[in-house]
Amino acid sequence: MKLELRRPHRWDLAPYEAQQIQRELAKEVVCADASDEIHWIAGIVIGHSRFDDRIQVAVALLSFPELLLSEQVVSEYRTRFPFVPDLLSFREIPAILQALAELTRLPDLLLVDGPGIAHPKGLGIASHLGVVLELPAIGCSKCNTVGSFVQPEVNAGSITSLVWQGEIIGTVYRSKNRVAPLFISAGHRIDRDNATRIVRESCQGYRLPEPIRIASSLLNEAKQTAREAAVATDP
DNA sequence: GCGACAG
DNA sequence: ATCTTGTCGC
Repeated sequence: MKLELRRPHRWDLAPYEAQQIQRELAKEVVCADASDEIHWIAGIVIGHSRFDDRIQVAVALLSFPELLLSEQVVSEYRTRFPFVPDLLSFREIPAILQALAELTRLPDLLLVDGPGIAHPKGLGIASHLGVVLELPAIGCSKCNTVGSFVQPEVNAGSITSLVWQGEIIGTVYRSKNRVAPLFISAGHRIDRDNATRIVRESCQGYRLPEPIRIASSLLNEAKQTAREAAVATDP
């Protein structure tokens, strides 16, 4: 499937160019619910390393609210953008676009393993992707990147607010009893309450919401087989 | 036994 | 940050 980008983009950016683009894109993030009907959610997980220019991406396309797996993609991309704090999304974006292009249908919502607006510059990977593709997006991270919060109660379903610079930028959500909470923030074209609700409705007794959980295991599987192949050729 | 998580 | 392995709690 051919992806429609909101405007022409190039990816051979220098970091100073990326900073400027980041400021522009951050202004375009919409944190209101577009009320689009959500039928297909793409869970997106990115595997990246500080010292490696290979970026792996796993995408799991699930129906919603049934949460049945429809399509899956794992792909690898050689990025040209260096590892710069706060600009990680510029390293990962082209890799994700390449992976998403392999889907046969366009998702209604991107559920990304990473921050949305809960990011030092207000443009985490989920927001960046959402704006570039003009699609609703949610950031759902396993750890906090920015802001302060009080721990939600230990029972599943408890939530508290993630606050930064006097603003509520996200939700800290206990998806399962006695496990570390998730950090949910709007990515694009969604508000905090709906982002939280959709993540909640996507959790099936595991810590991670199904689309991300499945994409994570796909990524792990792919890395495992890659390692086995490497060992076989170079014992 | 499975999932979370240490480090 | 990632991956492997072991341990713990449910």
